[in-house]
Amino acid sequence: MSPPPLITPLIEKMVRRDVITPIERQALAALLGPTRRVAAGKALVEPGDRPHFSTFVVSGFCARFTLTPTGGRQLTEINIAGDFVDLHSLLMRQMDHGVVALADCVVAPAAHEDLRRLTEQHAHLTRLLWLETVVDAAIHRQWLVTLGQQNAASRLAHLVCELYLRLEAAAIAQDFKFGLPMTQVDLADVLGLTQVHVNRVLMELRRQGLLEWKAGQVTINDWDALAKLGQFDPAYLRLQNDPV
Amino acid sequence: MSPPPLITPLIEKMVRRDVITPIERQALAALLGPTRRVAAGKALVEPGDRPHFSTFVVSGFCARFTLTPTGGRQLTEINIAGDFVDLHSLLMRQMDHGVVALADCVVAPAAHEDLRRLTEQHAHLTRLLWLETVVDAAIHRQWLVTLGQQNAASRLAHLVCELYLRLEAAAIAQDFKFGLPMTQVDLADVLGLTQVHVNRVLMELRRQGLLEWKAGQVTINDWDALAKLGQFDPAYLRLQNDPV
DNA sequence: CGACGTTTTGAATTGGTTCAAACTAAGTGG
DNA sequence: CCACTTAGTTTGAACCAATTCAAAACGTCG
Repeated sequence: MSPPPLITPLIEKMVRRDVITPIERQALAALLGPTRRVAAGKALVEPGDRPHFSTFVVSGFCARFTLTPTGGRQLTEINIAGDFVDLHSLLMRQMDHGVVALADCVVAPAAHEDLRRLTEQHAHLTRLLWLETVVDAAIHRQWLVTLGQQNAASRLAHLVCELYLRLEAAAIAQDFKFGLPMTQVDLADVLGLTQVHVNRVLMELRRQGLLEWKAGQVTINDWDALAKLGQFDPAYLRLQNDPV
Repeated sequence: MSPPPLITPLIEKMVRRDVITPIERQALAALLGPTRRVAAGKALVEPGDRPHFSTFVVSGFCARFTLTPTGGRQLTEINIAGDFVDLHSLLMRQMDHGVVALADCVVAPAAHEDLRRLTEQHAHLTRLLWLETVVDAAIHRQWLVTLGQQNAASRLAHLVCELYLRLEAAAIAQDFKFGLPMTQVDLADVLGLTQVHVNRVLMELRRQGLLEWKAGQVTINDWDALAKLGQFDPAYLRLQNDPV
């Protein structure tokens, strides 16, 4: 028996949405090149790069980031195992953002040449890959809503709910517990807040018994209350079956 | 001579990025069904809808919106002539947001059935349509940066710069002037601010001589200063030629 | 002219920032 | 195995950008 291919977490995600044929599985598995380790804090992709491959996350946590001229940093999406962090670079050659490893990661490249050939030969698979980038956009829109309309506690609650559901869908989390290797500074850069304020809000959520968060381990103690506080509705994650 | 097809503004945009063959032009033009007028303030698409077609903007202004349980409204993208407002609904069937006409619009449907057939027969055109949704995501990311990292004046300046460049690319604006039929309430819902504060910031930009804005007509008096204030870098709009 | 949508102004309030420092945990090397 | 370093978290107090609520002014259209 050979070990499961590295692409497995992506196939798991796709299978929730549609039927994938053995030929399609094979075509996906054939995309990935040799894996590479990236240490926590290192950038996988720099803003402005013109990669000739897209990077797939085999394990670990990373985040898309944009640096501002004034020294700020905004994280625009958290990516986990099974995600492509820059699939869009197949079409938008120059990276409009960078990607940083939040924890040690294992990643694998998918050459644009091979991806382009896949779009010529596998229309259904192409639509499923397109869907991956469409879900990225839906996540961005949802974050816009939280940044534009919700206060600090609500934003933090929303983020925790999103991460849990995505990790659960990838079979990385269950029972309302998950490892989340992010510092409060990272969190602040996601939520558009200062690190100090993130700390205060996090303590308040702990005090209210909604969640625990220590040593990189999160436990959600009251999902309903957290989802309500965060005004969380998972529809945008598109985790239901609905063939494309 | 027949009049130019309704799809023309989209082709104009695509031609800036890549070569489009006559056959491809024909395939795109064949997508659009009969036009429909939508009055300012009316929704083209409601959140939660499961449309069997994607809506193309022939003329006018519209915006994607999300309503929050607390009565808030966040606009997540402004769409202009040549944009699909919900191309992603081909793949993510249930709308995660609504679309409202900011001014009177003319729109046309592209049946999902026809779009899906196009993905089976025209791989290159499929990549160009995919790119449209990828640019939407890039716009969302950029807005996340402005909401998360920039103050009110900077956000407003950024928005004006983005709209001008997109309108100019669509040949709807030139000479740093354009019609923008948005109220200060709409603006507040884009920028994640209150209407009152938008008013104060707008007056301050006027006072500084950066722009004029009256009766729905915007004139940018000092592009460089506005772009600097808004930390505006147009790379994310992907307006350069770069074949896919 | 009257009405309604929109913009403008004022004054009090607040959620989040800023800056500075103390505290805790986890290495690392002597 | 303990001193030292470094990264991350927690606390305090002053401050400020943006909100809130209320009302007045403007514009335009029937």
